[in-house]
Amino acid sequence: MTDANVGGRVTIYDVASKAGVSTATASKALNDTGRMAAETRARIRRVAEELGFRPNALARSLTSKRSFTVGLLTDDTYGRFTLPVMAGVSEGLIDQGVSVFLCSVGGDPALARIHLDAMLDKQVDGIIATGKRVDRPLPIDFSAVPVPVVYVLTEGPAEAITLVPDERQGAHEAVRHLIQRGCRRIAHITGPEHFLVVRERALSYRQTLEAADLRVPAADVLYGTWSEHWGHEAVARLWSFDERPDGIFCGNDQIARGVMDALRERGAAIPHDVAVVGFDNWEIVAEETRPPLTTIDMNLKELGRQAGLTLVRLVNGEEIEKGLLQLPCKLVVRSS
Amino acid sequence: MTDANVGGRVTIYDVASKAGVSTATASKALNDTGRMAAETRARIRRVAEELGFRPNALARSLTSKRSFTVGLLTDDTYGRFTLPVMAGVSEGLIDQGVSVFLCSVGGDPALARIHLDAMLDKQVDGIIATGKRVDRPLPIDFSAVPVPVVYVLTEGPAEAITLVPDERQGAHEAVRHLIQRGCRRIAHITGPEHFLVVRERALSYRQTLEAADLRVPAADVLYGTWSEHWGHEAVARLWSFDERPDGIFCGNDQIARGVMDALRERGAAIPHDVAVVGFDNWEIVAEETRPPLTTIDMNLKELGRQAGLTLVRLVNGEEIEKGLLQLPCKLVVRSS
DNA sequence: TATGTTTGAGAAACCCTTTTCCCACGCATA
DNA sequence: TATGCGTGGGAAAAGGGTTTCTCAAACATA
Repeated sequence: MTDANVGGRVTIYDVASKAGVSTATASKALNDTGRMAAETRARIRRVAEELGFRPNALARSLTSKRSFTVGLLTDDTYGRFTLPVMAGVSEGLIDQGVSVFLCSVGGDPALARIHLDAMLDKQVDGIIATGKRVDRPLPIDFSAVPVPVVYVLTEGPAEAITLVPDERQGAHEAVRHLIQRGCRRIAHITGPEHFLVVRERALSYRQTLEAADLRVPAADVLYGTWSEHWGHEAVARLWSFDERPDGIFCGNDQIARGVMDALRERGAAIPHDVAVVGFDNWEIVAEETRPPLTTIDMNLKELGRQAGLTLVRLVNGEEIEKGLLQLPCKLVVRSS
Repeated sequence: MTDANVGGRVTIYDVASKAGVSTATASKALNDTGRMAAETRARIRRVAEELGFRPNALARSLTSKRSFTVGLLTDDTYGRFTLPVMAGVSEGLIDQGVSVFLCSVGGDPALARIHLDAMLDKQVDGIIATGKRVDRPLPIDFSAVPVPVVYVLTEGPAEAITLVPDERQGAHEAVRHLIQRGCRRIAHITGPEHFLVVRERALSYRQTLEAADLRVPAADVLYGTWSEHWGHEAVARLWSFDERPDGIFCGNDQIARGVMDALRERGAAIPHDVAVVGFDNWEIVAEETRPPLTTIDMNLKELGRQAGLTLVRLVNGEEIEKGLLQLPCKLVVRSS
């Protein structure tokens, strides 16, 4: 028993020496490469097992040029969007042994630079840039980054790979659901018009109504803020007209929450008198409304998973079509 | 110009050869160690700058036995608590060059094991274990982990270092605020009694009332669920008694939200007739209530920062007192 | 002039693993 | 017996740094 290594963790030297072979052979045995007697391979493996040997990923990365690590940068300090994306990335990559560095940089370019450099120094294999708006870039330029970058839910350069939810399809599902429930006068209360997603959803809303030969109501689209308060106010505005809607498609769940509270205060039964569909499937909001809110889920976790898988394919040198990839949203039917 | 290294990134060999010195000297120049002529040091630095040299952290870690990386494991899939903690950790450590691996393991022991092993293989310097309940451990045992572990907002072994918010102090602040506003009949509507934090907050609620010579109301503490719905229902129950409260301390912001909606429906003015204080300072809820909610902030970000700093001190071999460390909560006064 | 003392810088080992040769051996063939 | 070949396994280099130790040159002292 010549165990030179007393203090630290068990290395491949320990395995090799205990098995009476060289480190080269040990390495080959454990990685199932090279040629050797089946018995030798088995013996080395047994010894490694006994010793609880786990290869040092750092040393391994040094030669393999792959760290099995990716970085996730986000400017979404609140985490509403980032967390599901992160979970998806992590879940999609863990069985390839890939771990994820997460950092939130707010809107601070200097901080973003520092985090990015720290990750690159640690030889991340790739970067996922994610945010909260598809029409705003992160406060940092990735063009000189020496590893692949995938953009998720944020604006990337045209020649990059960017993954976003299919807003139009999502909005279409929402409105179609209302139509199928029998709604004939469907309003749309949404966020600020300068958000791209607002314009996309509004466009799809109109197109869907027209395709169903439904009149776009007089009030048309009500633009406001992403708040409950605005939902409230918008209902007040709609109720000031003669013709009231029997269905409301809301730009997000918070607005929907405000809308529903306002409807209840006015004595409108949901969904009997007015049906409501939200957007986001933010469960903490959607499940607490009375009644629980029917809404659109953007499948953020799936978006993250796809981003992760796409990134490793890029890392592996696969050729992947550049451009915008839109993943479908899903209607989640509750009781509203 | 003998630039052997064409393909990859610029290494210390490139710097050394361009500066006409050995790598040993280059390393010493860049790390401000060793002895050499000031002029030589300056020249090497200049060359490194010109070449855009950035040391490979992996190679460096291999010798230094420090990866400047920590792992953050959480079972809080929703991220309500984890995200602020994560942000704090990251913020507290970035200027030491430390990056953070994040992974969410839900309640799955096998998954937790896989993530933990992946991190250990990558030679993380330490682990932060975090969760959503201080009275539930993560689904994995850290006792055999060869690096320091700090527990945050989760149950760790008695001999470990655990950071949690000071629930009693937080509850005390909340109740004292109500008393100072002039409330004399203060109720407490909270979550399930089997949560430790519920019992702690309830205890502190009673103690604070007694210390102020206020009668604990007949209804005493109302235990329920962490939902708006329960807040609603609890108000209904309180209003069935003769003596109604003029102040309500809620176990979390969602309950407070339900309470406030119920109060408004009953025509009680907030805070004139009944003042309300929540717990969590979950801004997305607290800022949207009407009126905006006065609540207790658990300083989760600071908790994370402290956890990160504590962890690196442990990594540096500092001796730190074991046990439970309770960080103060802060009253956030809004209009309720 | 002979002997000590700094000083600046480099050679080489080391961290841990992978990978590319290369070699010795045993066996079959001529 | 000499040659050829497949086979099992090892030596050594590589990957990119850090660190210890050594050494030559320059300078100061006796």
